[in-house]
Amino acid sequence: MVKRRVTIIDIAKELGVTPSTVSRALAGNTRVSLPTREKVLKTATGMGYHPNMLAASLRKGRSDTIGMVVPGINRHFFSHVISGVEAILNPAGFNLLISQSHEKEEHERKAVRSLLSNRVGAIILSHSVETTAFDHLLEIVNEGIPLVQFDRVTTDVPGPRIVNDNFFGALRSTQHLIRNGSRRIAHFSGALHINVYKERFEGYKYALQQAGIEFDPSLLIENCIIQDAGAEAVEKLVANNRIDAVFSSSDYSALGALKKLKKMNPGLSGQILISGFANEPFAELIDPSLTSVEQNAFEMGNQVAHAIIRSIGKDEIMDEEIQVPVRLIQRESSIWYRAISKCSNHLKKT
Amino acid sequence: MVKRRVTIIDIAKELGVTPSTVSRALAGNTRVSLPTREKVLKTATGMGYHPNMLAASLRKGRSDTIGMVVPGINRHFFSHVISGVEAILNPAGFNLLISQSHEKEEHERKAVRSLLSNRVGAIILSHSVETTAFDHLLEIVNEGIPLVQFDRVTTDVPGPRIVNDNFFGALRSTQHLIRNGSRRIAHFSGALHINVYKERFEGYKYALQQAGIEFDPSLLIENCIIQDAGAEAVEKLVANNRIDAVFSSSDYSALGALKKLKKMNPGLSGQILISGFANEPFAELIDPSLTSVEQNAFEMGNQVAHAIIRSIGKDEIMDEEIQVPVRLIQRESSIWYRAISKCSNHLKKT
DNA sequence: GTTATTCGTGCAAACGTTTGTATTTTTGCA
DNA sequence: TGCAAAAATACAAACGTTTGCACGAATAAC
Repeated sequence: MVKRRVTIIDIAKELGVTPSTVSRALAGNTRVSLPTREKVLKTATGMGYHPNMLAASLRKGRSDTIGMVVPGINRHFFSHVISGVEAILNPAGFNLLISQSHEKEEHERKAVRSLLSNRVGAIILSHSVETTAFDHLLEIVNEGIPLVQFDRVTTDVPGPRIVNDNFFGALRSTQHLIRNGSRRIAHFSGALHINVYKERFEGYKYALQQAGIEFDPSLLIENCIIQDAGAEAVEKLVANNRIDAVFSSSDYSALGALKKLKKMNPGLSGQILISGFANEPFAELIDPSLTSVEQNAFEMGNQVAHAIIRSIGKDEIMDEEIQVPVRLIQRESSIWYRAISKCSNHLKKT
Repeated sequence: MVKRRVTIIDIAKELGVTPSTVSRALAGNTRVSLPTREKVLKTATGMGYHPNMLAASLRKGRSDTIGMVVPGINRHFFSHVISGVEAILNPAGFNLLISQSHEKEEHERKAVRSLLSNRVGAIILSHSVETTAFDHLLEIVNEGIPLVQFDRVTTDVPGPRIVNDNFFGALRSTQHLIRNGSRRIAHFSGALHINVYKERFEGYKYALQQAGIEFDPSLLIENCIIQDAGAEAVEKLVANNRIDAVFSSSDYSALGALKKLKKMNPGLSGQILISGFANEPFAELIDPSLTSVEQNAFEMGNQVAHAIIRSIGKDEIMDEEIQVPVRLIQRESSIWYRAISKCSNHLKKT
């Protein structure tokens, strides 16, 4: 037996005033006198009143829930962006409605449709690797609701875009490898139609060019962002291309390469330098620890949230791109070391 | 300039029928003839109609969004439970509204209040470590909306509870350590008022008892589930208690212990066996790899979702507890090995 | 003391659906 | 052709708010 929930009308009856007064009182409107405001507030909590946001949003024509679509929340980067968004948006009175696209364009479209149906006040989105058409995003802006893109973004649809400084991260990372003596540096990339991987590739190429190293297309491995792909790629590259380093756009494929190298020839492993991207939690834990580019996911989330707040209620949409700085974290995988030196240390101590 | 969104009424006018007919047509109600149903559907998509779920939910008195409160989505376990829930609930036409408590009771309460205000159709919750009073959960069931608890649960409030078989996991893990020769096994636990840690502690004690080992209270370290706590604890234990193994309720404190041991005395490190709990992704990547108890988070999510579907629309609430099986994954950290043996291998190969 | 102004509250419509009931149209059958 | 039954659609109220406007009372200005 479901109990009828207490409404504004119940409170109004209880106090002998009208619903409108109660509504204004609860909203803190100064048009209703302080004494009645206090009375209303007291009886509201006393009766166990929970405002019905559905009704409020319907009436107001806008909702305080913000929709967010990400490829997957179980990724370190995305979950921290979400936390960063929440940290700003929750205190400001907004809720987050989170959907995952699981890297499928169809899921992404469904998620957007669902968010639109739920009349969210704005949408935050980082698109799936599959997504190449953006009509569903245009639909969002056409409906007049603010859209903020982050990380994986497209300039095909107007609005704020918050991105990492991928170019700079890749540049620094590659320069670091070069300084440590590498010349034949392979690059593991994602699909190059995605801005993120494109920009990292550009940074990589630029670093080579600056160092007077000619870019060798046979050292570019596309769609190499998961562990297995990295392992497979490094095996072939070592066999055929005499590489001495790998700059990967993904920590996962870097990890795969690292493990494969260790397995193939423990003695060799330290002589091929490796650096990844994203600074996943495991990067500092593995052996050797993985050099990577740290993205400030939480900060990015904050920026996204602020862009949302700026956009909401505004009529014109601002087509801006904000870059969040990244930082190279140097670890063992990119410094010239030999497994044997570690062992001799062990032997000395034991 | 915000465009007015197209409603059911617009479609009705366009076709010269009433809104009610359009509503029924869109719902696939057979009371409206097939020809009109098709016509409605076509013009609806043609006009770019998006149903207004707010209005629908308000009228129907129930909503198809399910609220979910978790301590943090950036934890492997929770993000995979979420995925498991989504995998069942999304195809069934539900959305997930996810909130994080960040392990704060106050956040948890706020989240629940917000979900109630948004008139979610049901609530899924795993409570924060801080939470010891459960009136906010009682409020949920008093409002007549289904509540499903998972992982960290309380029996103080009725309803389905989906939990891991913590007792069994702890039992197996401790038995494994004992079989490998350990007798003085420390236990890193969380706060024991939480069912999860309580049950694991019971499993640990039971394993000791079965093996005829007396439980030594000085080997129980409470509130030891983060990396630093594990490091600190193991240092003291090694100094004062002559332990030969650690069974930790958390992979993180196990990791801390492992790293500390390696640092303190590389030669010693292999002689103190360590096992963790949760099988975090890093467990298999670190050196030595970490023995742990794998929880089937995705499966748990599925169970949660099914419990939700069973509960929705039902009047009586079923006070059931479902246990999801766990599995011990044996890795290097719990087998007797010496760093030196690895080195000699290296030397042979290089 | 009259007229403006402010203040506090009430009235009623609106937001976009759903749904029980009433009404019209169609169909079947004698 | 007539009439009941069935089918298709229309009507209208309801969900719980918000908010522009109206209204009366109290206060201020002249």
